[in-house]
Amino acid sequence: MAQDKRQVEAITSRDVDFAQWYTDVCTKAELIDYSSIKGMFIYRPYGYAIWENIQHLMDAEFKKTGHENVYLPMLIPESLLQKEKDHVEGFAPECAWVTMGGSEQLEERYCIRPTSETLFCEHYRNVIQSYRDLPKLYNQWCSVLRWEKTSRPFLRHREFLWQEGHTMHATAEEAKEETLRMLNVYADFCEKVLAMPVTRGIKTDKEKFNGAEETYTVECMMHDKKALQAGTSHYFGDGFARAFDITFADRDNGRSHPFQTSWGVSTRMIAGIIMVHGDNRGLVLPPRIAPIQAVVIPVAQHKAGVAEAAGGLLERLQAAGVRTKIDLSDKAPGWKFAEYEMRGVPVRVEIGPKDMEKGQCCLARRDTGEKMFIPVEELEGTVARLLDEIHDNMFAMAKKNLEDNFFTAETLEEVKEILERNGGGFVMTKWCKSLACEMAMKEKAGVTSRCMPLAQRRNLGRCPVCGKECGTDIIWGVAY
RNA sequence: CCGGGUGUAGCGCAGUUGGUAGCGCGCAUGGUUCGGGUCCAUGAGGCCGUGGGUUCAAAUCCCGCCACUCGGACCA
Repeated sequence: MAQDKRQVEAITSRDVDFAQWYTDVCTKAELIDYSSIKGMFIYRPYGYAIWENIQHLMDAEFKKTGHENVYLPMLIPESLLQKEKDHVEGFAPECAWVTMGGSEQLEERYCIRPTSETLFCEHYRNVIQSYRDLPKLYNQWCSVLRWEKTSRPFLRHREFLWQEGHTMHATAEEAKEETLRMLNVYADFCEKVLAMPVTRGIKTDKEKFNGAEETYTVECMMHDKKALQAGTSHYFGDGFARAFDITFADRDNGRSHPFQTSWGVSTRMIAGIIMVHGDNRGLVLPPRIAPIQAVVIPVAQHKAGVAEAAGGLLERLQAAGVRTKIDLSDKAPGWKFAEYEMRGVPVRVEIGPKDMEKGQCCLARRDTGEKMFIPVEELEGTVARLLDEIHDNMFAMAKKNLEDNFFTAETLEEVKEILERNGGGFVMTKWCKSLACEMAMKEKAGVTSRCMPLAQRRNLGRCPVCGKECGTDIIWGVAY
């Protein structure tokens, strides 16, 4: 089709070259731009607006669960970073350092924060004296910096935006509860706001955060059958508290170390949105975070009354609380249709002279392409309903993709055969919990462990590598 | 970090045996058109990624660096 040909010229087809399609969507939908430094990206207004919407909605969830926002410095003295051994070992290779202040060499170099556990610990040491000071439920919205070797828009930046929650609790139980609570906040957010189905699970020792006792994750499946970790939640025990000498007086006036968590999501989530929902025409945005939920496009806009009628629809939708834009530029309507589809706008509203005669307007939904004509009086109600329907349908399609590419296997050969035949996906097996078998899986089947799902089957089976009888379910896949 | 590819106008590209740059789209202006990327006219826009070298002369040849990209390693 001629129409499709033109679109292929605009963005690479998703099915032809997924990686190129992804990059095309990021740049041509004007989400992001490159800067002159590798891995340092410019969030353009449309891309930043997505992050702002995520931020607003997620921040509200944090507040509901009792968290307060704070802001800590961006520089970490080397001596502070080094207080927790595992932690510094994990991050040292990708730290960037400030060594000069003005024209003076600094006595001690400062790390540009790759994450802020150490800074929070330093602060908590000062503000926690008594059990009455606990829990401390802090969150920070900021950017962090990691000197990555390779970078891709949203997926791997050297500097990226995120939130990091850091909490301190009087008991281990309470901290563990918090760890799971926030994991569930992330999981619900992914599903109910981003229409991205997730698998909740716990990371293996090999994959967990440096310094954590347990790392939990929400894993999503992208359209190319690769995994993306959408959020992470860590339980630290009292390891950092001991390393940083944080103590409090408990009820009996004894000294105790508090128990700690941290949890975060980043702009990487936007990569997930793009790769879960996007199609050959470009971006498809989940309605609840779409910067533009509906776009009004007049047809034959210079004919008498058309622009005014279109403006009327805009005002009505805006009054109804729908994030709506109108495009009165001189481009042809077909150009505008394609443009807003490429940008992933969930609902398009068209109105032209023929519609005006009939007192109707035309609605087109981005997820299915379906067009419908409705009486103008029903505009607000129909658009509101459509936005919900689109969300539900996007979730259902993503869920189908997850289910269609989710397998269980018992032997290594089976795992390999499935991955090869299906071209990726998640494969669940039993696992004996040995590092050797985990590494062997990477070497022989090319997959890493994504997580041990929280929903475990209650049966016994055999580790696909060593054959030992064991009960733990684990999911393997190729990750971004 | 290792290997392959690529850097020329905002984007996509051409540029021959070395002789100071061209096309399409887009952009600006005017007109025209409008139910799936309208059409016409006129015009603006280039430190040829960057730093060295060879040469009378470099977009073009050589070397370093930077960035993008595809593999791989790494990515708590």
